[in-house]
Amino acid sequence: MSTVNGSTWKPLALTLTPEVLAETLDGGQSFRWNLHTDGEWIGVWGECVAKIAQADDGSLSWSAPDAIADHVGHELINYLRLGPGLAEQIDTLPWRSDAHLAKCLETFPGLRILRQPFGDTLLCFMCSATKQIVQIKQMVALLAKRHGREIAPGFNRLPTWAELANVSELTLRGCLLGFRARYIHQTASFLAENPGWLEATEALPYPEAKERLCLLPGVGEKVADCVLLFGAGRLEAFPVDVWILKTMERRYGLTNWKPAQVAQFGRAHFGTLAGLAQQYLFAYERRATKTSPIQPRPNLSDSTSGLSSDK
DNA sequence: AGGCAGGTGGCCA
DNA sequence: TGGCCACCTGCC
Repeated sequence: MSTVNGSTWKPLALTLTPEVLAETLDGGQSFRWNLHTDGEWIGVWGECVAKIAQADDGSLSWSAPDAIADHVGHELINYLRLGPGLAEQIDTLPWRSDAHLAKCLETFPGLRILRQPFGDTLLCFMCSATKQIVQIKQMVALLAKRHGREIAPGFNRLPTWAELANVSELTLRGCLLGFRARYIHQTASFLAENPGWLEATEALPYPEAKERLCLLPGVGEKVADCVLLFGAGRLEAFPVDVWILKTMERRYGLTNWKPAQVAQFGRAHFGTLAGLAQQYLFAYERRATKTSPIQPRPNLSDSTSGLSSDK
């Protein structure tokens, strides 16, 4: 179930605050990591399952089922982008002339863009339309459980697009997908009829790749940008969702700007790593909302003294 | 108890 | 191009 019996713990060349770790694994980039009561994260991506534990000093270590531990250890480097270069990339962002960006960068030190499998990322973000993270996680958990292959005892990968092509729309609806089921079914059919299409798309330069992704039913600019940013390492992709719309209005004065205009502003202002900047802005805005809600939820039960008088 | 949620596609001026 | 609306349904 929720345990990974496996290899010994090995160190990761990464130290983060618990909050940044949570924001990285479970902040809306990926939907298959869960924090367990013992404080360990367990996650699945591609054919990998891993546990990540954090020491009091913030340093991280990982473990995986013995049978796939070597593979996981290799993939983890890529998935978490543990190679050098992040600090240099951050430094090229326009934080020197953008005080709000500077604030976001210092609030989430070490926050990074994951490098997830392309097809999996497409599936997850096709599920994401008008859903919150909790619900997206439920959908993909069910998709994996019911239609994905088992990769370790108790853990399934997400179904591949080839596998999804054999699942009816009605069956997909059983995974809480709602109207997204039709899009996913149609996309699976299209991809089954066009072998290599997805792989070719992943290899294309950003503008062409985005244009092609938008041809898929259920994929618009926002989803395409998320897939390219989180599933293909295209750091110039700048997804504009309701959160970014809100933060660009609040922090940059872009009142009543439309998504396409905000996207253009983002690319112009933040440059070729706009997507990286976007992730910091996104994290900051989510935290600001959690800390001091713009619209505090009224506690209706306080309006009576505990005795409810009906009628 | 209902409204709302990290969009997209289609239809109308 | 721009604005509106239907599309599913489980959470808060």
